[in-house]
Amino acid sequence: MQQILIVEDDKTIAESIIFILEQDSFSCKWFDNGKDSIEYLDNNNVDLMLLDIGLPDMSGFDILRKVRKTHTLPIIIISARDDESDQVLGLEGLGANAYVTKPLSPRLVVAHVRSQLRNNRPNAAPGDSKFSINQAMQRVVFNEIELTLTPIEFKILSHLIKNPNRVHSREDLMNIMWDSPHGSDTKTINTHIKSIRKTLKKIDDKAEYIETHRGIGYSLIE
Amino acid sequence: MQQILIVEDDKTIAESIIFILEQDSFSCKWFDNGKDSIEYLDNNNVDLMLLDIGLPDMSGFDILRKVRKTHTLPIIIISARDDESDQVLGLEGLGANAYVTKPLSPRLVVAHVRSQLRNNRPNAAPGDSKFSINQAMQRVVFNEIELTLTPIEFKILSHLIKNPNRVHSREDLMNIMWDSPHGSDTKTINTHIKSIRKTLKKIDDKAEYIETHRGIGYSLIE
DNA sequence: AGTTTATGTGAAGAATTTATGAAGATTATT
DNA sequence: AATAATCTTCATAAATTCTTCACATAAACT
Repeated sequence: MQQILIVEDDKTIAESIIFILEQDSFSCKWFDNGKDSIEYLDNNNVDLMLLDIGLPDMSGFDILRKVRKTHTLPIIIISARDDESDQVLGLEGLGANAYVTKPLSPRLVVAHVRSQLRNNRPNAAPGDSKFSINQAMQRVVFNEIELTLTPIEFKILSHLIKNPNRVHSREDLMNIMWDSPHGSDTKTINTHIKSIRKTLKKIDDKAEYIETHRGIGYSLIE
Repeated sequence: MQQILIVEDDKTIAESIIFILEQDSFSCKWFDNGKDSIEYLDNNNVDLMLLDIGLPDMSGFDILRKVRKTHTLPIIIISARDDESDQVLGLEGLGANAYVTKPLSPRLVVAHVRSQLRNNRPNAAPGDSKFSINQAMQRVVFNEIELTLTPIEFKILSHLIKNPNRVHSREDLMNIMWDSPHGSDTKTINTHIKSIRKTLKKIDDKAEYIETHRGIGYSLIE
């Protein structure tokens, strides 16, 4: 699931954005100040940031500047002022990717989020990936060949395919495997990954698609 | 030079956009109808399209839909209607990357064009730093190259990148290495630093990025 | 210069994490 | 209920990573 970081001091606005985004099955994290936001960003996998430029402790532009030193994630500016110079400065000078102005239209926010997250994956064209997912049939197609996977293997692999080029912790993968909490060893993942690798290897012997990140988790490379 | 394709039936508007973009050293091509635009797009290298949705021969949305079948270039919608549903439909449903509404602000158009063309290169290091952190992959990017680091090396180097140009004592770095207290020699740091330096040297032989402060600790120079 | 102290360097082995194969437990199917 | 398929656990092997050590080198001090 993709994670959105929301930096907004107005609780009502934040909650309405979160409500909409979570309906759209994004996972949200909210902070009302810059300091905590940056700290969170530095230590977690965040896919996109929604940033209000009018915050109490730190100007949104300062946050933007600081974040852009070490992060490349898409940033959408939320601006109360309908002032063109702000928009231009934010977009052009500091590396914001889009902006929306208050009063916020929830649907528009979601549209921008989707748009940015799509842009961020150059593999938007469905043809160039070696993997595709037949959700209805619960099948993964790899190099034109339908894989025979167990239900859990399908859940893991399809999730990796939908979110390639990023590390998934064993905990995250466990949550995907089961709908309800299930207290079993995270080492179980290792066995499932091994089994998926074996299946892939039967079709493409040379390539390694699932990468191990020691101490962290696994990722699928496109 | 990057090529912008402008699809706009109002000659005055088109010319003003072209004037601004060419000042910004973009190369522009203008058509006032959908048919010619698509034909041009199919046979030339275009980096970005500015598309008016209110055209005489073909709805801008039809063009968008048609272009998206075979092209992945960024598309910015120009809309006269300040109608939210148009915006959402364009962005979300059909794969537009941004939109601007009339009356057009030339500077804003340029800002959007720049922003989109920058987004299209997701691996470019932000700002002027040679380092950036790919949080999603838990990797440090140095001069556009992803480094292969062990977990502890990643923790140390990313901390140095987030706090450059200042000395970090060995004690501080130790605390970053382990979550829980861990009683081992501070000299361990030396070995990790050496290993990080070796990795960096493989990519950039001449430069010394991590500086030793005798009796105090280490710092990363930007 | 010579001494002292801190850091660099390479290598060894200790510790940790993951891979692997198989057996046991669980769930679904016939 | 029996069978088959799937999931989890376990034991062990393999690989990687971390720490320590011994010695070389460099800096600071007298």
